[in-house]
Amino acid sequence: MLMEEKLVVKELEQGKELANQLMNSLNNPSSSSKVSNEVLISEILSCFQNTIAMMMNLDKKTLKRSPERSDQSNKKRRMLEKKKTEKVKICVGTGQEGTPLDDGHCWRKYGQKYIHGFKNPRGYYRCTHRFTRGCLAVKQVQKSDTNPMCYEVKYVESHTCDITPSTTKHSVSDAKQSDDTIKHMKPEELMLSIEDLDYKKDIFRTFSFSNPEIDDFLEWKDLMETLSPTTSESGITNEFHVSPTDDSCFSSLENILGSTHDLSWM
DNA sequence: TATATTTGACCCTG
DNA sequence: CAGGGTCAAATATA
Repeated sequence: MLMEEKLVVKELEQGKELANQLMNSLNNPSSSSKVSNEVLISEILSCFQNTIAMMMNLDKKTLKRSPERSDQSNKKRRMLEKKKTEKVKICVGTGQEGTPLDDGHCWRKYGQKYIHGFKNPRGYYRCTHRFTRGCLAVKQVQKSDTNPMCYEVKYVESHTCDITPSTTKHSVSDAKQSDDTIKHMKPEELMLSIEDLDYKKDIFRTFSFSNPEIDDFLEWKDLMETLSPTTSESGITNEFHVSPTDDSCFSSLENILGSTHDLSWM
């Protein structure tokens, strides 16, 4: 079993445990549970999202590593996969070396290469949460040849790792979060924000299922709407309202829990 | 000891 | 075949 597969199982088991906690809490409303039902639901959803992201990542990895990867079908598939990229030019006022491109995300360097025609090497970074949350965000950073204060940054794919229990707990508008983030930013980070406003709109989305590669999105959405009758029509939101009187949603939950007794088959 | 970075090798695409 | 992108072992660092 691959490392990532173990993580998927672990995540699912955690989700199952949380769901059981929720079930107990719902069956005994009088018991003074430490964690509120809303928090439990948020954490369960977070588990699902993480699992999906990990599975998507795993699928890609398996395809890439399989001996049939040179097949025409795979070639065609790759041709069709157009990566979402965004180019940004960033000037660092302080001119200091190190990591002037802190954009609020955790990046891990995985490569560096001298590119033909450029004096400075290009650094390759991917999201720290690539394997834990399946975030596919990648960026390339290259110091400008003409102006050493400037960096050319190319973002490939947006972050899908912005989900944390604290962010899923409450519904936070994109604008508000951007505002809060900017307040804590250093001046050079603000430059990035201003120049890269469009991209920021994307990466500050805290809880999104916009990944077009998730083919089963509609099924997932249906399930979520069954669980949460107040979820908006336009898409899944962070906001979940659970009415203690709504038995239908509890029975759905019971059905789901009942059908996933054991994960050991994996 | 866990996590991050470096860097040469390898793979894919044009 | 050249060039760009990624992998993964070795190494560094906290």
